[in-house]
Amino acid sequence: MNAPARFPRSARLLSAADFAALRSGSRRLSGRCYTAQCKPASGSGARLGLAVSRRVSKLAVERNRIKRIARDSFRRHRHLLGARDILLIANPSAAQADNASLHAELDQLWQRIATLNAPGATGTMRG
RNA sequence: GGAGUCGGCCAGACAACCGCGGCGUCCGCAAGGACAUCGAGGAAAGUCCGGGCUCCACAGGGCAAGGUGCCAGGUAACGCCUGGGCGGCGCGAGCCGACGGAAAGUGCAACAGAGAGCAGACCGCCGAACGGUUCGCUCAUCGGCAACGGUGAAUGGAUGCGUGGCAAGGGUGAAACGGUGCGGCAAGAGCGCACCGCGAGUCCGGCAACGGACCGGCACGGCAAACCCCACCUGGAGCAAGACCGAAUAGGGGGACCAUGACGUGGCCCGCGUCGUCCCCGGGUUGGUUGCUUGAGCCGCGCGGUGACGCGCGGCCCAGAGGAAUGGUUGUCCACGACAGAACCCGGCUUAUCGGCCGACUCCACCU
Repeated sequence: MNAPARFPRSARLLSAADFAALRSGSRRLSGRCYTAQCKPASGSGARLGLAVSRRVSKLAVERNRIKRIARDSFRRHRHLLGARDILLIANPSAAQADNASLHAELDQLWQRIATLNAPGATGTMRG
């Protein structure tokens, strides 16, 4: 019935408020091309937001590519991630990496997020 | 076949699986789902011009400021395009050019150089003129027996030393007061002549830019991407324009001024419109819908025009997001894939770009 690898609108961070909420009290995981900020959320299933600034690449084509790879990888691994909001920030080195490298790094990143404490447990908030 | 010029076009292909956005139909109380279909570019880019659209007054007068700049067309408009003229480059097809006015006025030209604007003489050239120096001849006179010497006058030659003549040549410069040649002259010079150049003259051709012939005389240097003059153009802000709905509320408290006032109004003045206005304190807001894609639209045919383009008929619908879709992976093939991603919409310009296709034309070589 409901395909596991979809990427519907409900799986995205849509408002400025969503992004602001991740600014504080979130767990940060760094990779070479992407940095993830994530935080347990009340919804059903993970939600993704992307931040790819002009600092990463001056070319719009490159920024689009970085976001497309990230979205495609996210939808394939979304079933692993539980109810979380995740903000994925691209680093300048992402512009030099080819698609296969980006996919490989994201595969590892999702695994790391999935093995974090389950939402609602000890938690990552400090106060 | 080789080299080249101009114009037009394409921008890896196919398949499978998994996705995303719009519109339509259907299912579902809803969330959502199914099916069908469409889904980046020639530059989507730079934001350099021009317009549409929206609001300010359906944008008016003057000044200021800015833009354009051979002529005539095309166009909604343009700084674009087409045709023509002139100049330059190329054997040629063709290519390139901010290309109006320097007799309206003001100004500028560093360095070098003799001299830089109604200029100038450093080297140089000139013995025609005046003076000097020097050599010769003649005459006069003085001295001497004489050879000869002194002085003076006239005359012939030499000399650029002074007064002076010249601007051809050298040299400086981005530029030196038309160029080349012949004549001419003391040497020279538009001083004279021929050709070229030049001209605010006359006639002819052309809508015009301009061209041709005749005539004239050598005067009027260059720079207007210096100010400027002339002609034409330009109101401002931009889709975060603007409109609607919802939420939040309240038209809270205090003070000042009733006008030659404030705001609209972001160059200034006028004009026009609106209104009680301004200051302080306190409180509160950033969601949704629309604008948003049918348009100076694209394709085909016909007609008019050298052409840009215009007119007529027929057909087509060709992204519309909004934390921002238009993709990912794998496989096969080949010429192994460049620059690069719509954000209100068009017309241009400019810049980036692997490679390929088509058409017209030019030059060279070869064959018949």
